[in-house]
Amino acid sequence: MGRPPCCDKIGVKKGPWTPEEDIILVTYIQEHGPGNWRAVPSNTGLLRCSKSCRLRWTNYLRPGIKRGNFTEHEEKMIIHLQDLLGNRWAAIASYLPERTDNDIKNYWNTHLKKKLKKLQQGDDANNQERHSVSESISKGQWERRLQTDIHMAKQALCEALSLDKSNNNLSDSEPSPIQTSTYASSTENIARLLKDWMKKSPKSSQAGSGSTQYSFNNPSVGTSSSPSEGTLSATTPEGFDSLFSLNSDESDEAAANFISKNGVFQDENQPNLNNQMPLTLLEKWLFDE
DNA sequence: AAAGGTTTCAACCGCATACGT
DNA sequence: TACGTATGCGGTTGAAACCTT
Repeated sequence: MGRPPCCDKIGVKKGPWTPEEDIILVTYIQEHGPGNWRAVPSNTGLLRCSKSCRLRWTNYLRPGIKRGNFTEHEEKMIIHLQDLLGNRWAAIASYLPERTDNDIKNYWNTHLKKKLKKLQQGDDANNQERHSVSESISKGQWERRLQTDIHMAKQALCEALSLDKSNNNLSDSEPSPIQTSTYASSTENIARLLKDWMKKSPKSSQAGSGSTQYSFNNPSVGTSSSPSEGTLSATTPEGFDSLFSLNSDESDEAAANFISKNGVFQDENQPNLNNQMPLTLLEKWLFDE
């Protein structure tokens, strides 16, 4: 028996979300919290399927999301993590709590891919090396994936173990990603959202000027799908961080070296098996914490 | 100014996995 | 354990924005 569709195809609206729909969704989630997406369309009257609601929330409406203008640091992290994890965008996004997996995926496909390809073209001398790397990738794809999963399990363990510690440090002045990725910044987010709506759709701008007030400061209502969100400290290990702390002049060259060394474009879907060092650094980073 | 080409990114689709009964 | 359903994930699409000629 085939799996039924997540929603009735008939009567379900598709395409871009309107400001009114966004308001309805945000208001509903404010009251009920994210989750139970199946119930969202029926409870809100939105003519959208549950998937669409979840996606709209996680990729656009969720507070704590930073949009556009990837920093150099973020860019390097994505390049590095993509090499390490392959196209596991959700896993990569867990290291960048302010970014969504969709955003990272898009940025990779539209910007970084091209950028790295360009850099790689000037480095044909390492073709032979890349070929051998590629071979070992295909051979050990599942081993690498397993290794990644073990790493993520460790991360979850760290999270569990550091729960008490982090609770005790809640009043610390140093901000942690979990604080920025939960509802703390939502007022800002919604304001920005409404501002965008005013700009884009003057006709419907009155929708954003209603009496609804958003207050997503309840930290108990989390939406993160990532297992590690909130566990990463603002501090990075020296080795890992140093890769991302180059100035713009150095970065391209460093990236080119990185690519030629690791064969980023040989098979982008496969993580680099030979690249053991960065994984160790990540692990060190986590356990040092 | 207009046409055509290119780029960007929000949203969709289908599969995989988790979860509840 | 098996089955049905909900949710998560990655690949892909297509409309709008932007650029070039």
